[in-house]
Amino acid sequence: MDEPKLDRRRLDVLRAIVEDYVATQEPVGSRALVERHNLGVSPATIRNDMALLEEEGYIHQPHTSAGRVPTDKGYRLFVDRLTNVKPLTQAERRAIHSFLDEAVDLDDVVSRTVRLLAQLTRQVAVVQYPSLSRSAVRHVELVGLAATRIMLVLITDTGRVEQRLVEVGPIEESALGELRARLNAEIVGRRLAEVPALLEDFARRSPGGEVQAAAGPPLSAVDALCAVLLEMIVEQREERVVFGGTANLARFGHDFPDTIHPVLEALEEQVVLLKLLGEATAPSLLTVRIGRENELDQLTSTSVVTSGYGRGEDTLAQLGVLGPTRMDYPGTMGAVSAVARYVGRILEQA
Amino acid sequence: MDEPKLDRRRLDVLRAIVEDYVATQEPVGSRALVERHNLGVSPATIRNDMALLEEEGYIHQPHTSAGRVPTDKGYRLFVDRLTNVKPLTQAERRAIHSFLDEAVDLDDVVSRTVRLLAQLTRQVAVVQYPSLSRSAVRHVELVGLAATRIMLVLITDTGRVEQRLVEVGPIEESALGELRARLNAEIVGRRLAEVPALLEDFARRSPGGEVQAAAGPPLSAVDALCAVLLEMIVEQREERVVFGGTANLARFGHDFPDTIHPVLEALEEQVVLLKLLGEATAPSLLTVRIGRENELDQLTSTSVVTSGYGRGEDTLAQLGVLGPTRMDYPGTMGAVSAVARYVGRILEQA
DNA sequence: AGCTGGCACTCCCGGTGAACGAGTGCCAAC
DNA sequence: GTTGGCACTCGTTCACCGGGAGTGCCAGCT
Repeated sequence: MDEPKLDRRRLDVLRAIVEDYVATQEPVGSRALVERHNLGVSPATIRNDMALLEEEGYIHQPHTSAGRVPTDKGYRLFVDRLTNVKPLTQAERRAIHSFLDEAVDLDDVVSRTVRLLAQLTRQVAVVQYPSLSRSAVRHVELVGLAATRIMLVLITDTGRVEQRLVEVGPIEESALGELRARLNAEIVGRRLAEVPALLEDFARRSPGGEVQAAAGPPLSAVDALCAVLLEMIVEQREERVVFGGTANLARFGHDFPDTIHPVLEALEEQVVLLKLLGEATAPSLLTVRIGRENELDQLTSTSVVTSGYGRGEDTLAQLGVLGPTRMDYPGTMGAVSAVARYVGRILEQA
Repeated sequence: MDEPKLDRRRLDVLRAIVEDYVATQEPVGSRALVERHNLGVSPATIRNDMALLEEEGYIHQPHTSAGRVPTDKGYRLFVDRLTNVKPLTQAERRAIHSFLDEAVDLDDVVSRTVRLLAQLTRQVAVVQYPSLSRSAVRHVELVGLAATRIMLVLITDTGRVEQRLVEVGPIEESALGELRARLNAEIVGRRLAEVPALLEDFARRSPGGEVQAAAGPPLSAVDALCAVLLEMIVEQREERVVFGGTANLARFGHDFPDTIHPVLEALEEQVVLLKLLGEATAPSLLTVRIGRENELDQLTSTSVVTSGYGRGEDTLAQLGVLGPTRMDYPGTMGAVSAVARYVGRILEQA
């Protein structure tokens, strides 16, 4: 597995190349390398090492008389073995806390997180709403708006609130109250994923058995409400993802082969965003996908750093950032990780 | 007011220049003009007209031996007097209906509208949420989540739902019910703007006068709830705006002087977006702001087409699109106007 | 008075070629 | 294994130049 040909110094050279290239955005040559890092050897020696690194596919020469640029494989090795997550500065840490502490509801937490990540990493931020199906029911509310019109509100313990209008036959206020109580007794505290099973034959299990109680709501209404409730849960399983900080893509247009157009296009597709964030991982477990490791053609010149976030061991969703492959990996990873952790903590309090 | 120097033909020339320039994105010369439009005169004649139009500031020559390009003032005249809103095709009309009819709640309406506008106009779409302060209270719900924890949910007749957690002293379920009923009796159906006045001394007007009724909620709790309710209304007055379709900005990067960076940056500022949409105008009254007519420096090479939308005569908010000044004004105006009208109709049903 | 063809002029654009310089690979020597 | 030297490659920059598009102006025509 290990490349025995890559001894200590060659790895140092690779690291130096990545660092310099990320900093300057220009192919780095042997002379510049020995000047900026004290490698203790001459440029000629470095050239030999470079030739080897190129042979192994870690770096690449845009044209004959140019310096070297890391390949995706080179970045991969750098991320895996040559660097560590960079801890945030005290100031950054404070910024995260003060910025997120002001959030008033879930929408606000998410939108603040997007802005925060974008600003911290100077890249495009992507944040997924806490998964509905993995959270639990905190309360269901039935509000009679008109004689035949009910608003059904579902509140989860992650602070998410979903509502739908339901048209039913005429229903008494008292019957509505009873139904509300019964419904809540049944499903409050349960995972959303469990709810469909619990409501299986909820309507027929109405109190009073076979005989419809006088004050009870009509069966048809109960059925209609349950149906809509289930629909909300199922439909919302298609997770919502928001992004921001696209201006950062345009800062240096030359980071991208032709234009940023395909990248922007990709970002505007919910499906793509979801794929981008990937499978849920344990909270604060960082995932890095570099260049062609991303499946989408439009994103082969970008890298994505993501992390799960959640309460304790529970992963509720993913968040992360997207940028050019030549990104500051240690710094980005530090920021993503710190933000993910803090968002998780915020959700615990809610 | 009228420019007497601009006779019929000169206006035709200006219109032709705008149309050709928008279509080709290249300065248009006198020869090309007579070829593509049957103006019935020779290029030399057109050149004289062009010289005059330039003198009056409607067109401009990038350099000595180039064709002409419309100025902001030229576009302005074009929009005001030389063209009409282009009606949509049957297919586009159908697309609007089928796309928006599927929306399940307000969030969905807004996000679908953004995508729809972006796709229809091939530009950046900007949509403001229906203004809270201009809508009316449909219902206020108090949900006891724990002994001392209440969720306050505000539902407006535009379908907007806002919620907040409130910590209060211990409170009986029955007291909560009574308070809920009293609160709703007081403010349901009223404009949000009126609510602060109505709640002025709501707590002290508790039933039973001076003497606190046994079952009534503690004064402190009522006060706390009212305070949060007011806060929601005030805070939410800062309207929410969402945008999409930024990929359209990058389609032809050359539409913008340097890069699209400043434009993207501007779009990510809520404050800027709000300014962009401008003051509320009557529903389906189109506003066009061209180039430097926009106050922001970053947006001087863009144009914005907006329209109010709402129920009947009531304007609830604004929506519109942003693109390069060289945009297809008639088509864009048609699309914005049609979408605004249909979104208004959807909200009426909700 | 307005329109037209002709013509000289301006200036962008694309291609060519030379000088330059950064960076390399290789080799002989240490 | 490392080093200095050296020839070589190739992209970049700049000056130069011809072609061409488009103009402004003018004299003549209707």
